[in-house]
Amino acid sequence: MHHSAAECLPVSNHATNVMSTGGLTPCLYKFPDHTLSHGFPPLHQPLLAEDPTASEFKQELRRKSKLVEEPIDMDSPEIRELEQFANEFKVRRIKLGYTQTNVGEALAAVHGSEFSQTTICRFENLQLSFKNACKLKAILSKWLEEAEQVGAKDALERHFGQQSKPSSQEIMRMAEELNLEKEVVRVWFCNRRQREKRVKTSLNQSLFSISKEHLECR
DNA sequence: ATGCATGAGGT
DNA sequence: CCTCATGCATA
Repeated sequence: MHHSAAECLPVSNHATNVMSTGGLTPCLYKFPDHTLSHGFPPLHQPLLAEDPTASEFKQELRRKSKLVEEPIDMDSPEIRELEQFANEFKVRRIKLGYTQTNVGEALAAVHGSEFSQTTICRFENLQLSFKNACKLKAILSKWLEEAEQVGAKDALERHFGQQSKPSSQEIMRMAEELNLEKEVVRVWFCNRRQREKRVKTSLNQSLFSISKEHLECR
């Protein structure tokens, strides 16, 4: 007897009641509808005016949800973290210039297979089951990290083209924009300048051409 | 962004 | 038959 008979509701085959993801609910999480979510205390049905049967079973649910302790609560730290990640993810993705579709396709690189725009969208809007979202989160955070690093490298290279010796203010600005430590950016420029010097001043260049000659002349 | 469809698993 | 993850098509 691990679970009640709270599922399999005879009335209301439309899921219009629970949550229509319309945007009315600030921090809502999509449950698999039954088994997990019944009456949300701070939540009330947006639509659905009539139907006495419906309101009746809603009360039933409320009673039952008190008896059956739900495995997940809306305010659990896990959920909150997930919400936060989803939001962060979205803003960073946009900053990187990726559409949901782009991300889905790019995912093949860090993951094995791609995902559809639909799934990315649902993830960002927390319209997936908790379990599903956690799985996606792992994949997405990995991708995000990688994409940001690649993007950052590009951006730094571009900046370097214009200004090889940025002021600490400029460095700070870049660091912020690229979600990197200021120190990391500073050091990157140091190394980059050094590399630049190397290829110019070169000692290596001569060695390189010599070895090239060797290759050609033999 | 979302309704509907489908295949994979679970009982 | 049911749930779940996911995609397609379309608004």
